[in-house]
Amino acid sequence: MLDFTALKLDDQTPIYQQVVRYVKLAIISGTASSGEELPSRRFLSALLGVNPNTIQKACRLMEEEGFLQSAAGSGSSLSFTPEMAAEMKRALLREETLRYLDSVKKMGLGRQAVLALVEDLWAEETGGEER
Amino acid sequence: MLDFTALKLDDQTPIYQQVVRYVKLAIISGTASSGEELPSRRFLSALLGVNPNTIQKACRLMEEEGFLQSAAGSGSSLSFTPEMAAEMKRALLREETLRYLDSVKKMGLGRQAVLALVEDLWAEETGGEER
DNA sequence: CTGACTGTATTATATCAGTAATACAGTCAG
DNA sequence: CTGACTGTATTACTGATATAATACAGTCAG
Repeated sequence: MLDFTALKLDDQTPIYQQVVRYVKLAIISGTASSGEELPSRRFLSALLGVNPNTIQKACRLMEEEGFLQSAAGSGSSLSFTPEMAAEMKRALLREETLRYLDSVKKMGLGRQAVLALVEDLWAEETGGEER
Repeated sequence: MLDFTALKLDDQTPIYQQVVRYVKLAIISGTASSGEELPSRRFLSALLGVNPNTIQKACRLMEEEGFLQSAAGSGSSLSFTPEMAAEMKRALLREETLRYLDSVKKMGLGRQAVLALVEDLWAEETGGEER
C-alpha cells in the first residue's frame, strides 16, 4: 500500500498534478512496485484534506498514462513494466535538468559556475549524505 | 528601452509571473540597467498578444518589489541599486537550484550522478559554449 | 443476502488567471 | 491649449482548479 503521508502539498501547482508527480517519483525511485495498491480515493482525499474529485482527476490521468489500473469494488493499483519506469525516469530527469540549465544560463552562469553551485548546495541541503 | 521580443510565453505559468521573471533575468544578467525604460503597458500587451490588465498586474508586482517606478504620462522605468541586483541573483539562483536538487534526490540520484547529468545536458543544450 | 467498502458520475458554487471594453487622470510635445 | 500619449481603475465574461453534496454501480467479507 503506497504511503502518502510524506506528500506535502504546496499551493503553487494544481493538487492533482502534485499527486501524479508524487506517485511517479515513487515509481522512479523504486519506492513503489508494480502491483502495489493505492489507498482508496475517499481515504486519500481525507488524508490530504482535499476534495475526492481532485483525487479522482489525478487517478484518471494516471490511468490514461497507463501505470494505474482501477475497478469498482477492487480499488486501484499500480501496473508498469521496468521499461516504463526507466523511460519515465529518463524523461522527467531530462526535462527538469534542461529547464534548470536554461534558467541559470539566462542568469549569466557558465558551465563551471553551475557545477560549483550544485556542489555547494548539494552539501548544504540535506546534510550531504555522500552516494 | 528594454526589449521584450525575446520573451516566449508558455502556458504552464501565469503570464504576469513570466513577465516579472523576464525583467528580473534581464537585471540579473546585466542586460538591463537602472533607469532604463519599459515599453508602455499598451504597447507591451499588443506585442505579447495578451491583455493590458495582465501587464498591469506584472508592473504592480515589480513596483511592490521595489525595482520599477511608474508615473502617469511619464511611463515606467527600472530603478535598482547594484546591491539589489546582486541579492536578486543570489536569491533566485539559490531557490531554483535547491528546488532542482530536491527533485533529483527524490528520483534517487546521488551527487556524482547529478554532476554528470548536468555536464551531459549542458553540452547538448545550446551547442555548449564554454565559459 | 446484506452491508460496507470500492470506483465513477453529476450538478452547483467559489476563486483566480486572463480577456475584453471602457473610463479617467497625469504628462508633454506641437 | 490641444491632442496624443502615459499609467490607473472598473465592470463583465470565460475557463480551469477546487470544493461540496449527492447518487449509482461493482466487489467482497460477514
